[in-house]
Amino acid sequence: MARLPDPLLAARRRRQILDAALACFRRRGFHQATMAEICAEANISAGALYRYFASKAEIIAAIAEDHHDDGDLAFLRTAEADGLIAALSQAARDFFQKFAEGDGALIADIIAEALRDEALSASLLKTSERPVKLFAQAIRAAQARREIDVTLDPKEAAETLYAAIEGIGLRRAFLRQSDPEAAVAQFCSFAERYLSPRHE
Amino acid sequence: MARLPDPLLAARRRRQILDAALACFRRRGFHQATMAEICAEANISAGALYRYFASKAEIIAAIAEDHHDDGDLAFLRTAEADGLIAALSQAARDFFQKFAEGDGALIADIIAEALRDEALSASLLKTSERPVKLFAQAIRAAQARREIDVTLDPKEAAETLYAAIEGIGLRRAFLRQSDPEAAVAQFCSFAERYLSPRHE
Amino acid sequence: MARLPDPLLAARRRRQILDAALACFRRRGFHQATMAEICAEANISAGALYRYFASKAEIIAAIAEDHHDDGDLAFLRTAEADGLIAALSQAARDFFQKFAEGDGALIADIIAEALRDEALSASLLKTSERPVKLFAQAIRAAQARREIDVTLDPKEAAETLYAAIEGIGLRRAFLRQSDPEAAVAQFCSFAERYLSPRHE
Amino acid sequence: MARLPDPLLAARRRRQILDAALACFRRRGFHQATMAEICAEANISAGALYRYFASKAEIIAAIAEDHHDDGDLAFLRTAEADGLIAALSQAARDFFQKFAEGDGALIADIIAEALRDEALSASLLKTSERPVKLFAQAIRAAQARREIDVTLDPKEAAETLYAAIEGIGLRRAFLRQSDPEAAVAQFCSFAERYLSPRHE
DNA sequence: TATGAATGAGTGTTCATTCAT
DNA sequence: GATGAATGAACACTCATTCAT
Repeated sequence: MARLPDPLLAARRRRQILDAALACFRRRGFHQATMAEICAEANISAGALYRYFASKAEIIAAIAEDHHDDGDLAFLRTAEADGLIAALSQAARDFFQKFAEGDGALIADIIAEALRDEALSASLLKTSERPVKLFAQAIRAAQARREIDVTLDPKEAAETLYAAIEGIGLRRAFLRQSDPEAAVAQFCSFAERYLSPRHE
Repeated sequence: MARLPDPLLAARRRRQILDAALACFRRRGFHQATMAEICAEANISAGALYRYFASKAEIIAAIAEDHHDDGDLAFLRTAEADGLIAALSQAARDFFQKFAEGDGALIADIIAEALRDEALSASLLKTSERPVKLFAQAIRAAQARREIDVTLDPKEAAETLYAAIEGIGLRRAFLRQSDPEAAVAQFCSFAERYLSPRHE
Repeated sequence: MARLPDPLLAARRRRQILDAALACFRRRGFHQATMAEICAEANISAGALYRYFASKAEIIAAIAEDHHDDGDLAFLRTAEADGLIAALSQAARDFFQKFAEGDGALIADIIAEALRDEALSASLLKTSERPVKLFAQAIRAAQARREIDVTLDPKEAAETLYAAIEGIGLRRAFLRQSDPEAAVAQFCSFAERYLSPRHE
Repeated sequence: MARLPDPLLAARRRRQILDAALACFRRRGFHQATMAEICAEANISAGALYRYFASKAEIIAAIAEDHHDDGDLAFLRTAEADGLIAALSQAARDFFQKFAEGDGALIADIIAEALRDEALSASLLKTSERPVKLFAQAIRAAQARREIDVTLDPKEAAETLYAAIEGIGLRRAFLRQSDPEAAVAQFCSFAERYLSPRHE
């Protein structure tokens, strides 16, 4: 009696492995974490792991790609209802939360990996485009509402805001200042000044 | 027959090794570069290398610590003569130059390493304090000159500016936008808005 | 609910597996081919395969044993009708055909395996005795007909002819000379001289 | 005080490793023998072995290439002094000796490997050309002396003789008839008939 | 009967570090 | 001081075989 393969099993196993890998990568870094560690963390054998991922590099890529923000619609709705600053500050909060949970080193690892691996970089660019585009869209809307400086280039401003969030997050992680609210406050203070309409 | 250790030779050898290590680490990352590669790049034997550094970790720490900006006095003088923005933009230019030369991944590596290694972190904090302190000092002076917004907290503003430089640098490296002048322009646009006195 | 084992199904499955294994072994060799490859080639699951063969070694043995020539009666009839040389040349042709189809490496594998595995060797000896015996029988008949040299020892001559076919086949495969007719011509030229009656 | 690297050490180590590998390959075959076995047999660590050979494939290739007969001049001299048959029989004896020492399976392995690996095949062809060329040269000389059939094509005859030696060797190894003198006798009986001048 | 996910010992290979010379 | 051969534990990955379903 042929048994139908459980199509969910594969997805479950991949998640189980990725969760374990995430934990290991966070603790030890992509290239210091071993497959044996990941297997142990996932309570799975090496053979089983390789049924779901062809190589360590594939797991690294999957982890890196998983790491995109997807506030999406919520972000745009908040921007409309409560203003751009409020929406940005929420997006920043979500991001800083990750740092507080120990993701700082992982994010640095992902950047390093992407900078050295053209293929990974290309695939990450696609997923990381999204939040910047959302920022730009919200900026344009806020400019239409005269909420912020209309002379700002929306795309560049979006890039700058995104870079600032990442920069502040990494810097505070480096300084072992892990309170996300303090980071949000710093970011808001910056964003307000940066975005506010110029005098006369 | 006992030979007195020549302190100059030692310093020369260490430099030779660190230069080689820097090249290797840039290319391949701390944990992917091998000691054999470093030895080959430095034209030195493994045995000789270990006379000057006790372990790979020690070389990594030395490289990380080496990586501090030391514009120092020049920065303050420029700030006084040409204004804070001009001085910041020069500091940013120096920094972005490094990214253009392929230091992006190395900087990400250093951050990742520091975030995972308390001891390294502590020692790096000391050397990285300097530029932020200089920024803060220059900010205070500019406030006294009424050149910038006097309501800004100098320390926080310095941190924000520093984080923004790093964030913009990493982000542009990630986007493979390697023109340092474009990065400087983005930073200046940001800094002007961020620092400029608020309307009434 | 107990199901009687269907002996025909079993035979069919064994054949299906052996055909797949043969293809894999030809391509990759006994010890480089994997059970997974064989399963894929046979469109069968690993579990099912192990129902019909207890181990990889058993499959190897079965493949090796399968590889016997069975021209049998046809050979003797041809020898009587058209002469020994013609019959031998046909036998050689059949054999060389296999080489042309890529069996050379497999035959070398079988020899290597048999030389290292006493048990396999013993069982192969039984099946490989047959063609040599047929050769010897045909030689004796040809001697009775004064078609060939009567002073030849039939058994030794049969062995020599068999060894020559194998030697020529392997050698030509090694030289990547895959035309079977050229091999047959070489063999016939040899057989004629070897077998022909000596000048007084 | 720089130590000059011993240029002989490398050669000695390579020999030591190849000797060990030969023993292991003979016993177990190219793909069943493990690097750990070879290391143990050579009394050397894995790291040391990989200083001298880049991979297992490289060792296999080296072993295969080592396996050429180099009777060379001796063969031609014997052919001139004692006749072609005597020279061939000595060449065959040398070859059969190897089989008696357990090289049969190794030779089969080499053939199988060469048949599957184009690159190895190409390099082996070069070294295996030599004995066949020597055979052909001696055959031409013997034809000039009217010692053997002048109508034989020297190149083809040389190929046939070489193939026959290999065929007889493998066949007798397979039959577990390891007496080299019996093999030589079989080969001589064959060679005499094959080469002798035809009646009118 | 058949499936295919799972096992885990084993594979070829690497590399930080040591030490006899 | 300097060399580079050597170590051997560790690494990423494989594969014959098993067994719950």
